[in-house]
Amino acid sequence: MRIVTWNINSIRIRLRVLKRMIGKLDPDVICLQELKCEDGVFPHADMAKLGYPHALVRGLKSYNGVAILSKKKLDPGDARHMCGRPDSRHLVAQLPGGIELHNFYVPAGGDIPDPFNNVKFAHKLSFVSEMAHMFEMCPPGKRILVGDLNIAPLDTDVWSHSQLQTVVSHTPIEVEHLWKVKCSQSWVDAVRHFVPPDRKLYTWWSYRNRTWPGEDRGRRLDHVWVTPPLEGKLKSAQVLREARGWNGTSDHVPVMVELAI
DNA sequence: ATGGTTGCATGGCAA
Repeated sequence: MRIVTWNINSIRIRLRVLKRMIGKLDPDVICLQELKCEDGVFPHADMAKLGYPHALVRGLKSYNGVAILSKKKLDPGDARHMCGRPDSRHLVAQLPGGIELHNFYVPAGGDIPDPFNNVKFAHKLSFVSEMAHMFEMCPPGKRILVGDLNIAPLDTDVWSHSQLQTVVSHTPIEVEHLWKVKCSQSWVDAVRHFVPPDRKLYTWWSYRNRTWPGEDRGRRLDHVWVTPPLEGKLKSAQVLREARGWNGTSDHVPVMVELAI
């Protein structure tokens, strides 16, 4: 089974690149973030035409929004309103074999990395704390966690560790919060399972600096984790870096993990 | 140097 996660930054204007990604990776399940559309206008017919007739969708007008698309039928799981907000940042699907798939869109957190002077940053830290608490409360099991976590935890997950220490997405407090989530179920980073941690790896390049691909000022914000019972099932991982160069694409690229399930 | 670009929705916000 191949699972892709992609912050698509509007579903309705990305149908062409979505099709192109499917042509490259042929995933069984696609987890999307930042749909930027209400459930009523989600393009179900287009998704079915692309080979994904089964969709769980949690949308919102203009902002956020998550979806899980599948070739085969999916059962919905227990999605949360994180931080008590119905803001469409979490979705759960039950996969065959008793596997629970979580799709998250963690708040970006604004520009100032100070929870006392920036409510968006406070919300981000609370959100990540709630993820940790939620998984601490669950018994161990077969789980997959994907999404735009908006945090680049390793030094090699950013183009300059020293310059990004004070930039939201790579600050020590965010990384510390994310490690608590990682410990909550002894999660395994499925992409770093295949790409050594001393090698630079990014999934996002800002629209604002037009340095792509020359200066390569990226960050690894998009992740796929699995719980220990699934570690032995990991077959491969791929960051579809070339997608950042496609016309009319997202500022994030798709991340794919293949499991023997 | 404190910019830069994009999407949604149509002014300004969020990323």
